[in-house]
This record gives sequence, structure tokens and C-alpha cells, in this order.
Amino acid sequence: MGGESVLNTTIADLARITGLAKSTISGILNGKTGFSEKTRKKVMQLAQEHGYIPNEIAKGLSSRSTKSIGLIIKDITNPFYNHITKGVQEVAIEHGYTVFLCSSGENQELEIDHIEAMVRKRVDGLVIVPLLEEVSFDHIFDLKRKRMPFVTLGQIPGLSCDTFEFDDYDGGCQVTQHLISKGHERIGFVCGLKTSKASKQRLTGFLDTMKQHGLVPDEALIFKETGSMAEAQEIGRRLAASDDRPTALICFDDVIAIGVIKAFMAAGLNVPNDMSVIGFDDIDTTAFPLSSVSIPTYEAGKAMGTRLFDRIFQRDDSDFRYVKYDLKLVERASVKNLFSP
Amino acid sequence: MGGESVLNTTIADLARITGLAKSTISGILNGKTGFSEKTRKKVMQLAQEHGYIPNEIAKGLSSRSTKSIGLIIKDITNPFYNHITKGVQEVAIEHGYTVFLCSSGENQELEIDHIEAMVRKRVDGLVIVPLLEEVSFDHIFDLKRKRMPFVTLGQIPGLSCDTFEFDDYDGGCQVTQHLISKGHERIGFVCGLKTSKASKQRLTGFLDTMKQHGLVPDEALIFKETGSMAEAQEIGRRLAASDDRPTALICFDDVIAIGVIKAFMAAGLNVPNDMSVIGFDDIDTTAFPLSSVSIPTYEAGKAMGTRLFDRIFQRDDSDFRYVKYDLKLVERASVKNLFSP
DNA sequence: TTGTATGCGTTATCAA
DNA sequence: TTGATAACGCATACAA
Repeated sequence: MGGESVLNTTIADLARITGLAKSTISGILNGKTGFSEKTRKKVMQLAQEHGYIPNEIAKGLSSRSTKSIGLIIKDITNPFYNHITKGVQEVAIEHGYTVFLCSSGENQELEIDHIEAMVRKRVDGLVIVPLLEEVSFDHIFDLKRKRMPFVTLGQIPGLSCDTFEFDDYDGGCQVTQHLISKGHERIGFVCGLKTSKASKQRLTGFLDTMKQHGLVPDEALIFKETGSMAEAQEIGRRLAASDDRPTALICFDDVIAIGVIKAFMAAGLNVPNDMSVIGFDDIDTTAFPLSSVSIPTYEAGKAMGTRLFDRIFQRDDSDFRYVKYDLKLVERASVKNLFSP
Repeated sequence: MGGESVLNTTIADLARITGLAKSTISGILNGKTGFSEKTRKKVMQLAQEHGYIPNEIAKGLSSRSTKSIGLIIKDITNPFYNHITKGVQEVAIEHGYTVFLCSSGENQELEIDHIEAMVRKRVDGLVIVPLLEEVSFDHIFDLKRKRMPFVTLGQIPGLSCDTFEFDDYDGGCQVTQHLISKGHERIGFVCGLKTSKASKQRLTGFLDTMKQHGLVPDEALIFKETGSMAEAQEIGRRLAASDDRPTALICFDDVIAIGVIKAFMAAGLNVPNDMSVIGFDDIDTTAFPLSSVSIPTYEAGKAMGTRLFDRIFQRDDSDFRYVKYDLKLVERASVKNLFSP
């Protein structure tokens, strides 16, 4: 099963046809020097004529490099990961590499399966966005033991490897600070999934900043776990129906914020007049003036790819890199200034 | 370069350790019958202990099946393709396959490069969303000649293969019909890229429907080519500044529609009061009540994946399948009814 | 400048 | 029930 496709011409074929040795063909095809111009021309032309396409599987077996890397993300449909993916992809292409895209769907078992599949496929390296909370990391440590080059988005406790991170704690502080500066004191917070470290850190930033200002958050306004826009809409509906709403709501990401806003619109309520909303990711496919924290996902994707290829090519095992990106609040019109009537 | 990672234990290793032959180890590991329970146990346990992970590159060379497929899309960051990708991915995973994701960025050369890379990698099959207008198809015909299993989204002239399509012409008719029924007569149309057949067909649907109603579209309101949200915003700005705006604007996709709406908002104008807007794709990450044509991208992704695997496993060698999906207008609040004050 | 031989990790075909 | 041996397509060290 599987195969059956028409045989591509192989180096052996070309050797037979030209009467040359396989090694000669191979050398010429790979641009090595030390061949007469005459045979080189002959080989090149024949390869052209026969539509020779090198078999990278065979190449990979013998050269121990598959010219492919794996990218493990959490959710294909989230713009956040789209931009990470785009960045990684572009770097890969520059190096003549191809990328296996795997989405864990925020499911640790799937993440583990995907990573194992990648090592079975003998990729040359891996960019991983792992689940980071309430999970184990054995599979990542295994990777290091196998000396598989990889970089992660988000720091794994106790593991030294190339790590990239966003300053989510500071992001949580920034939005809270911003809301407070606009006169908000009763502020709600919608968390992401409990496997998300980013969510936890943004929440901590929120909590700490509230405290610094002598404000105490209402437990009832902290939504512990939200995994989809549908769930966000449900939260929005509950809030819209409540007579004890917060004046502002911080959402783990823009997808959640949009869900909440949709529910408000459907209920005939207005953002920010009936409640202010602020999100994270600054996604650009929302025609709503949502204030949001901009995250350099594309840059991070590029940087992770670049770093991975450094490791793949010049395997210096020392000196793991740690990069933390700043987040930046982008003010739009979804936050009401309670000081100005 | 490339390799150098710590040697994984191989079948040969296990053979040496157990004193058995490689073929025995291989057979047992692959669940073949005809081995004594004793040796089977011994081998399985040893493989476990040594963390044996099969080398699928070697497996691929010998078995001629790489357990991977390629997916060629146009744009990673567009939700339309995210859902296609998600559908294809899920089917691949069900079959224990992995997918190479390639984005052509609407660039034919890149599309060709990617496809060639996929055959170099000897993928078992391909799902392709090709450029369809103003381009050549030699590389796709080549694929067929090589007997590489593949399915396409969008029909390629003169090529019989498994093809999936959306009824874009009808979609164009639907939106136009809808606008006309709301009293619009002066309607603009923003095209996508000129390599997009979907764009061309939606435009034709628009033109034909206008004609049927005795309406003649203003050439100046047909924007021939738009490749990004930035360009859409520019169009929106021009329209916003114009004193001769259409009453309604059909946009090739929601991303373009959102660009236009953003520009209108920035200019202090309102959709639909100052102009109605309607899009395609019905993307859900917009908190604006955009009327849009819903497209079953996820279903199509699943169907294309499913069909591809049928071909790969030759479970089905019958005639090529052609599927055309219906599109469905979803009314929201971005279209003004000119009949009701 | 070109050819020979061997190996990469697996599967598969025969024998034993 | 198990074991040699030869592919698979290519790279490479070494010979010629």
C-alpha cells in the first residue's frame, strides 16, 4: 500500500544510460568539482531530459539530514499561531527546508504523539509551543537526551534549551494599569485554558497590579477557564444579563474578547459604554476597535526559526539563548474613560 | 551539517543484542505473525527498554511510503485556509500521517517550488489549492504523469483529477441579488488577486445578476485587484473620501471587507449607514456584524483529505470525483435596507 | 577524472 | 519459527 507511483529515474538509471558510475553522477548532480566539463554537461542534460528528481528520502538516509523540521503549535485556527507559523516557514524556506505542521489542539497526549512522530520522521529540528501548566515535560527532556535540536516558545522548568518568551506578566500589568488609569476599579478577567502559562501570568499581572492600587478583584468576575469563542460568548451572555457587571473586562486573548463583544451586541449592549473590553494578540481581522496588547508573534517565529537553524548547522551545544519579547498595549476604542463624562 | 544526533537504537542493534536476525526483529516489531511468543516478548521488551523508535526515513525508502502528505495553500494567515488546513490535518492524523504545510503566498513560482519539494520528499499524496488564473499548469500535469495521488481545490482546465470546488459564481449572484432586494442599484465590487478564479467567478455572478435586473455597474466602482488588507484599507479611504460612493460594496473576502470597514470607521463613517458592505468566507474572528457568504472550508478540507487517502490506499480506483459545495449567505447588519427608512 | 565498494535502517524474499 | 541476503536510492571513502 502507499507506493505504486511511476518510478522516477534514479541515479542508477542515469549511470546505466551514460555508462558512467553512480558516484560520478551523484558528484556532478551535487555540484562537486573534479569532473570534466564534457561529462558534466552530458550528465546535467540527461538529468534534465529525464526529469530526474532526487529522492530526498534516500538522501536523508545516507546523509542523515532530512531537510525538514517540525513545528508544533496549539491551534491552527488562531491568528496568534498563524503568524508564528508564517515566521518559522519563511526561515525554513530560505534554507531550502520544509516544515511539518502539527497542532496539538491544547491536548498534551496529541503533543506527545506529534513529537514522537517527528522523531520517527527524523526531522532535523523542532520548534515547539508546548503546553506549560499542569502537564509533564518528559517528552521534551527526552528530546534533549536524544540531542535533537529544538527551540521552545515558553520556558520549561528545569530544562536549558533555546527559549523564547513573551512578557505576559508585564502585559497583564499594562492592561490593568491602563484600565485603572481610566477610572476602572471593578474589573473582570477571563482566563484561557489552564494549560496556558501565558494566561496564568497575565492573570498574576492583573492581580498584582490591582493589589498595588489597593483594589481587590471580585472572585466572581474571574472566569477560570475558557477554551473557545463559544465559551467566551456564553460568558458574554451571562455578563450581559447580569445587573452586577464589572465596568471593564480583561480577556486572555482577542478571540475571547470578540466572543464577549458578540454576545454583548446580540444583547443590544454596547462596548465600551456598557462595559469596557480589552484583549491580547492584537489580531487584525476584527473590524471592531478593540484595545489589545500587541505581541510580536511573527518576529518570534522568525527568531525561533533562525535560532533553530543555527543549532542544526553549527551545532554549538553551549550557550542556550533566552529571549523575552516586550508586549505593547494598543489603545483603541473599547475602553471607556470613566473620568470624562 | 545536519545529522550528528545521538544514534537511536536500530533494528540491527536489537538483533545484535538478542542474537536474533534483523528480519525477525523487523517482523515482530511490525506485528507480523509466525513468531514464537517467547521471542516476541523478548524483542518487544528490549525495544521498549532501549527506547527504540523506528526510522521512518529508512522505512520509507524500503517500503516506498513515507506516511506523509503535502498541503499547498495560498496564505497561512487567512482564516479561509486555516479551516481547510484543519480539516486536512485531522484526516491525516486519523491515518497516522503527517502533513507538510506549504504556503505559496499567491506566487506561482513558489507554488511550483513547493510541489517539487514535495515530490523530492516523496510524499504519498498532495492536497493542492493552486493558482488558477493567468498561470500555467504544467507542474500539475507533471504530477499526474508521475502518478502522484493528489486532489485540488478548484478545477484545472483539461485535467481530470479529484476536484473540489465552491460555487463562487452562485455566491456572487446571491450577494448581488440580496443587495438589489434591499434597494441597492449602485453597487461596487472589490476583486481579489487576478490569479484567483474564485474572485473572477464571484465577479461574473455579480455582473450577470446586475444585468438580469437591468442594472449597469459603474466601471469606476470595480476594483480590479486587491491583495492585502492594507490595499483594502486604501480602497476604503478612497471610497470614504469620495462624494460619489456606491450604496453597497461587495468584497472578494471578509479580510478585504474588514479593511474597508476599518477605513470607514477611521474616517468617521458608518457601515451600513454610509455604505453597505458584504463579504465572503464568514470568518468568525470579527466582532463586526458583517453580512457574509459562508463557505464550508472545514468540510471541504476533510473531504479532500478523505478522498486523497482513498486514492493513496487505492481503496478506490474509480472515476475521479468532482464535488461542488453550495455557498450560503449569512445576513447580519452590514447591509442597509434602502426601502425602509 | 572516473569507478568500486560499502553503508544508511528497513522491508522482503527465500532458504534453512 | 528463524536466518541470510538482497534491495530501496543515494553519498562517500578509497582505488584506479
